[in-house]
Amino acid sequence: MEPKQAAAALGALAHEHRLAAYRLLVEAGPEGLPAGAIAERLGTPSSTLTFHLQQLRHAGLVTQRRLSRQIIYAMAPAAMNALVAYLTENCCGVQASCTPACEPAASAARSRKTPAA
Amino acid sequence: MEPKQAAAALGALAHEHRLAAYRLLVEAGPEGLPAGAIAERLGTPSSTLTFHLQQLRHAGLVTQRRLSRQIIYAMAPAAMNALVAYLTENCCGVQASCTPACEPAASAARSRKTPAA
DNA sequence: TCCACTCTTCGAGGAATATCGTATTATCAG
DNA sequence: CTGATAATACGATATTCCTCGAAGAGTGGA
Repeated sequence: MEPKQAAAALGALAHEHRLAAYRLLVEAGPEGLPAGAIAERLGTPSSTLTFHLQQLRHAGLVTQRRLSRQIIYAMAPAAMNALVAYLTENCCGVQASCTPACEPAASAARSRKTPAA
Repeated sequence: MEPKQAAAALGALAHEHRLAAYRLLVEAGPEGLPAGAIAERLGTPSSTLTFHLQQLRHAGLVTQRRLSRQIIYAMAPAAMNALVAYLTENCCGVQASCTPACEPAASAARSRKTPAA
């Protein structure tokens, strides 16, 4: 992953609404969610939400597909994968303790909120 | 880590200059680098660089300390740790293949970009 | 065909970011 | 104290981003 691409992905996530939207899509899994459902849950006008979803899509973090009248958005695991890998490889010092973040993947699986950390 | 905080950290890194600066600090390790050295390597005017370093500092990603006339910036591993953990726990689907990013930590260690010594 | 529904595109405003020259503060050497 | 060095603070400007209402495009049912 190129730094430019990484910066774009980081920028796409660097907004509360977009981060929240992305998290909803993570929860939803591969099935994704229609744009309307996301807008409703976030409480934003649909045109505003579209703007944010496009940002995410442009960064390759989500995919979209049409299902009848709805447009379903879903996370693109590969992109997040690449981003986390980039941060782990390039932004964590060699001697820095950045690996522990990978262990609690199991606990993370159960609670979406994980206040444990 | 709160979503708000995560968004702030992501935003701080979501800029080519800042990402580059941060990577220099990662390379530099705990010793850090004086602001001037970073500015020179990035080719940005010092006032511009100060602006970016403040963004990083405000997000808690770097620390600063004075050494005689220079001000030394250094990465704050804990913050990056928390960010990667947040992404791993909240932004990687349960069934999504996000763990692989953690496994090849070994390969990452010897990748082209780590002048570990 | 006509209408209801879902979402995107467009356009405009206001807010926030980024850049950089200049001025100022802090430190050290002589 | 004075001058030189290193960095930050300030101010102005340009650019980009965010928001949202209104209008448009695609889909399916009657």
